[in-house]
Amino acid sequence: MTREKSIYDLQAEICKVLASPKRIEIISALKEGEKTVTEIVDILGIPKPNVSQHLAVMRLKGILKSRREGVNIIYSIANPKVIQACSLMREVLSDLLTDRSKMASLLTRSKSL
Amino acid sequence: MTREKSIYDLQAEICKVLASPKRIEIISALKEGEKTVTEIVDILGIPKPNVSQHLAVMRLKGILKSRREGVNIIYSIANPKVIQACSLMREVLSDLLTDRSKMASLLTRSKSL
DNA sequence: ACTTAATAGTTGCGTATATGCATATATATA
DNA sequence: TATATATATGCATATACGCAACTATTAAGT
Repeated sequence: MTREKSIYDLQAEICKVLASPKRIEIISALKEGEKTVTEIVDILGIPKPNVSQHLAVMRLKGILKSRREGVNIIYSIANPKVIQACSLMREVLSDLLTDRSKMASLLTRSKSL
Repeated sequence: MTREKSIYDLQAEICKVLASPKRIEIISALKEGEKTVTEIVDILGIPKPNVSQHLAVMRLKGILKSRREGVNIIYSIANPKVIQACSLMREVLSDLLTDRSKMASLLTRSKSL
């Protein structure tokens, strides 16, 4: 009775991983190159366990990979296409914001110079 | 006290819209061209209110747009970049699946022919 | 070599919040 | 009135977060 997962389900799971501000920020940080957990913690400025949880989610889904180096565990992006996907999302967002500000300026055009 | 939304928050909101199997299926259907709600209902095979809710979410976020034509309301994709983003996600997924099957065949290589 | 301590990271748990769906009801056009 | 679509409500599930406890690696002291 275990319902088989469709392509749509699987694709949604990937998207779900990227549907978190913190995780996007992590990916954005790792774009520059691999980093230790502590470095990521310092960048995000949130509690370590929270970062660790997000990293675990992304590692389990295959978005990130990790290796140990002495005391540290170093995370990096497993598949560069994820970065592309994120950039595209950002473009979509930026298009939306421009459209929205266009609309906003139509609605309040006197105020917005 | 209303916390200002960061770029990451906004981007996550876009991703969240795409983080649903049903919504991905809707986008996939609309890739071919605009469709009425009933047509989409027939394609997905789920209750009409459910479809309507998903459509509303995507319209409010600016992913879809709609217009009325007589009795029908016709939905279409507002920004083609969303389609690209979805394709990229699909590629990421397909890469993940290949890697995973590679790993799987290493682990169970005797059984898997 | 054995113990202790310190640092890095993970895991478990309780809770608050959000999301998806089903059912029922409402609105709009013809 | 009939058809197309939207909204409201309630519930079940999932998720993020904070906090506490745990594990693992390295270094220091004896």
